Amino acid sequence: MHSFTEENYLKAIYKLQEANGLVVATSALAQVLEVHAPSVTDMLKRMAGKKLVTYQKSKGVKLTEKGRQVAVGIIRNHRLWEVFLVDKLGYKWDEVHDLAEQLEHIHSEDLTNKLDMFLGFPKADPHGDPIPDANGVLPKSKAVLLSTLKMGERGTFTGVTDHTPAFLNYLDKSGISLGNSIKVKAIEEFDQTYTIQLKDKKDTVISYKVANSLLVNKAEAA
Amino acid sequence: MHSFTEENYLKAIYKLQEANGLVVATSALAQVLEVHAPSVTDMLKRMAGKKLVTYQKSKGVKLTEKGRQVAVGIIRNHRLWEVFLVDKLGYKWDEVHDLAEQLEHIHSEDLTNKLDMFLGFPKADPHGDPIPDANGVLPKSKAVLLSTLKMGERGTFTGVTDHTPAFLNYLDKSGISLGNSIKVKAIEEFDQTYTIQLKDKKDTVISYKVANSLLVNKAEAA
DNA sequence: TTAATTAATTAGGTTAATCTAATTTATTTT
DNA sequence: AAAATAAATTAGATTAACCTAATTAATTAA
Ligand SMILES: [Mn+2]
Ligand SMILES: [Mn+2]
Ligand SMILES: [Mn+2]
Ligand SMILES: [Mn+2]
Repeated sequence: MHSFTEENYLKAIYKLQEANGLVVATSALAQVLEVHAPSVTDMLKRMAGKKLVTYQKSKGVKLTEKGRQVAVGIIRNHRLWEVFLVDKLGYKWDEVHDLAEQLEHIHSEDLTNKLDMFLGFPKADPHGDPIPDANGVLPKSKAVLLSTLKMGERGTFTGVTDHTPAFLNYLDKSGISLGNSIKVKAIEEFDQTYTIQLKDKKDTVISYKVANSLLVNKAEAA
Repeated sequence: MHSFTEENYLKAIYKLQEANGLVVATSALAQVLEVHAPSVTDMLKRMAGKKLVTYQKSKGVKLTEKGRQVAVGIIRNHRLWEVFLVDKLGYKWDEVHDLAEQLEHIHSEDLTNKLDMFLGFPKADPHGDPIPDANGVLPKSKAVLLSTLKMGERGTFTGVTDHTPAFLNYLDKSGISLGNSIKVKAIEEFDQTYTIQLKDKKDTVISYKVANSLLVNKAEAA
């Protein structure tokens, strides 16, 4: 079995690889894991020894297939536990991340799969992030940022790229919830402020920063 | 927060104190924790420094009130998670202990309390062991071993002292389940074999070893 | 294309939790 | 009460995961 620390490194490498490209820099890992660079170098060497990553001195790191499997497994755990916390225990979507950071390290594929069944095989977590299946397959999402929509375009709000409680609370306060259909009514040229219409609600003005943190499934042009 | 290791030491000390007496020996801890004696000595010194235990060189160890609180909290977690696994995920009572050993270390009182509510505030875990309340209060049980009952006496089966899957499976196979009422029909003098009658079932013969691992709430004499 | 800057590694420690081998303390036996 | 046995501690190491300070490698700017 892998240590929690190794698992957190794998998850971080996976996410950085997804977000930025093929190889991940020591400094990027140091930043997201909140440790200092020499600790990362040290750990990467040990993980390379275990064939979890391919590491080339001063050239960055990549996951091996084995490493990817472990990383996706942890992400699966994390997201399923988040669904559990929200759907079954009544937590709000801005409260579950830190708990899921702990729960994701429970080692039992069988438990994960039973939990999955108990929850009704959810496809996404409370933040709209897709849940990998038992084989580690993640559905490729075709969601785009709301900030890429043009005047008059529509979409369905399906996820966030900013997972901070502050942002999630803001959305709650503004009545913007997963699944809402959204239409872009206006885009202020000066500062890219969006005026959006939520289904059955009056128009809402959101900043570019917000529009750039919301994922939508763009509606096909009618 | 305390490390998993510390928490396991505290739980082990608590259980040994309950079972055997006031002070706990280094060797006893080494045995149940499956480590060697010098590791225990070392750890006890560090835990004494944190005021979790009172430790006197070569005289054994006791929990402080602080240590007891932590220990009971972990036992509460453990037993609640076992209820979750059996009641909600469909695990059998002989399958849940090792998973609960992991889950008990999730650090969140709030989660524990929400789980407790979700489960309907159970009073006992799947093995009949009482669940401490949120204040760390454990109901004092008045259960006795079936092996202490005399001919003709009755009781209700409320717990086990042997938690091994082997024993739990044996009980399943023999149709002996928590809550069953049991009457002692005969006790063989030669080897203390018990013949018992389970409610609505035919007589069953169990060894002394088994009778000595079953807890019953003795029925008052009619 | 040399110099300056930034990123990464090496060198050398620390701490928690473990170990083995040697020694000391406590408990039993004779 | 001395000897034998058993339990516990000390001494000295090891490993994972981290650190700071110093050095080297890579990138960007002049
Ligand atoms: Mn999360
Ligand atoms: Mn999430
Ligand atoms: Mn258990
Ligand atoms: Mn139990």
